Amino acid sequence: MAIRFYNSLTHQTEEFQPLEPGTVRMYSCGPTVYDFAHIGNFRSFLFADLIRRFLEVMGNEVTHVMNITDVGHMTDDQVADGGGEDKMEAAAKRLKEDKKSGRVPDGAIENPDDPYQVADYFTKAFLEDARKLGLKIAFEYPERIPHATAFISEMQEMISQLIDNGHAYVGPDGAVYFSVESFPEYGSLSGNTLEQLREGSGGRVEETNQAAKRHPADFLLWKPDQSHIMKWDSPWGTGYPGWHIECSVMARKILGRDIIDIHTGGEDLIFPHHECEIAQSCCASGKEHFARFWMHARFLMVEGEKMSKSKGNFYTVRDVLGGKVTGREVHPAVLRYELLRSHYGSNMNFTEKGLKDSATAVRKLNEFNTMLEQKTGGQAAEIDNSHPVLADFLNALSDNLNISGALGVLFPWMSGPHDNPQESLAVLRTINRILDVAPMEHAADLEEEASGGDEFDVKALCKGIDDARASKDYAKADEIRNQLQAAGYEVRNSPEGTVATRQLA
RNA sequence: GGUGCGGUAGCCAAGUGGCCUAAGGCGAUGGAUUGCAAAUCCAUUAUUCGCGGGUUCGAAUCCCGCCCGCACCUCCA
Repeated sequence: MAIRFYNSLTHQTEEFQPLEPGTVRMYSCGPTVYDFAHIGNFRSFLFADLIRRFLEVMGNEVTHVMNITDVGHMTDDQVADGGGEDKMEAAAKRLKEDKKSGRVPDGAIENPDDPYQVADYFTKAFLEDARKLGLKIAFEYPERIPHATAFISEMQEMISQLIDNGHAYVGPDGAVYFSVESFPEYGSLSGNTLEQLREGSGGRVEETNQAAKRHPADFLLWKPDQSHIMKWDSPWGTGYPGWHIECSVMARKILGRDIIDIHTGGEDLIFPHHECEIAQSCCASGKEHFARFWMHARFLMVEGEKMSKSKGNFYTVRDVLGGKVTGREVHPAVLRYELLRSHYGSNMNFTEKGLKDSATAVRKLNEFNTMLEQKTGGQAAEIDNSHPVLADFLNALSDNLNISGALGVLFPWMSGPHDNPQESLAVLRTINRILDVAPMEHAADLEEEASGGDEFDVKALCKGIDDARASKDYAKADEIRNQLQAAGYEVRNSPEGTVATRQLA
């Protein structure tokens, strides 16, 4: 079955074929490293991970690149004078407070005033979160996860190129701007036209900032600014690059092509970020396309509301895993599944209930896996993607990553008969190359840690329940059971006696 | 105001002209099991697809109008 994806660029679902058969080049807009990434960021990153894993199971080699934005952009970089507070400075201030209050472990960061240390601190945190959640690309750092600050000279090359071929100019204020009027396609991704942008800018863009630009939508490529905390020498003065250019440059450089297959990001990036990337890349390369497929994940809501710090419903990955939502530790596989299980093209509503539902699903999948492993001794049959269950599962995903349809294949199959466990194990293993929740390979260490660091002897308590039951002392058995449950364990009977396992969420 | 996405059971959600008297999951209810629970298994759980028209032999699916939600147009995944 043909793979079909919704392409934001053409506003329709189209058949996907990589430019070079069997090899997919894909770029995803990654995190800024002035703070911890939140679950909304990760929904977008996991969406990219899903595409990648799916394409791999479908037989493609996928070269995936994701950037780390460590250039300390001004909060108001969008406007020409680059006003506002520097994000790196803001992060430094925050870190100093956190250091004082002990939230930052000793030695984790020496000098918060050094933007490179701030970036390094949050990059490490990002990679840690990403690995827990099974983002494949996080295991390919640093080769596939470049830092913007490592590509300043390449950015300058592209800026020069754009000036040379008439797509950019140095304004009266000394800054370099991209001329949107030089690129007729500008606006096609977001559905904007230059006229609408001109009108839409009324009242929102301050006149003083517009004076240097030829068109209100012209955007910054290089800003000479001696006062900026991170700055580099350039032909246009010491300063810093515009906030769109890094993606154009790193995608071309690391993927090695002017035209790549897929570019992903959150929906908010459609305009202006991706619109600007397209303009820069196409004008620099002279090619008709930058990415052939643009795919965007819709925003995540929390309990029906937009996630925001002021509403108090703002969660980082570590918040959720640490129990801020459910009141107890959450297994990373549960968060992965929760963020993955709804279609990327719709807003997803992140709820405590949803998270607990996901815990049940993940638990069932893991028990199913354990059962098959035991029955087969880990020996899986040889199968390929034409296996009927796999074919149905992959067909669903082929239809614009219809994850619900795919899960609608998985669950009934799972609870049906499994006369050939070796074959079933092979099916599950293939599906798990995509879902990565049963077992969740990258969380293995964490699991051991959790069961090893307990304050009491779970096995002895289970034995206590069995002994009490054997002597019909049910009050005692119930008491121990309650104790275990209160500590976050699920307690179950089995032919081998009572077993207690940690609740996943 | 402009642009885009969406509105299907208590909740999440698939399905885009007949195989739909609408998949799957969660939840709920009844039953089996259990010392009681939990887990597991079995059964039940939308005659109806935001609202109103229309096209058609036939519509959740196509067309027109309306209502509602979300997003972007400003830093944000």
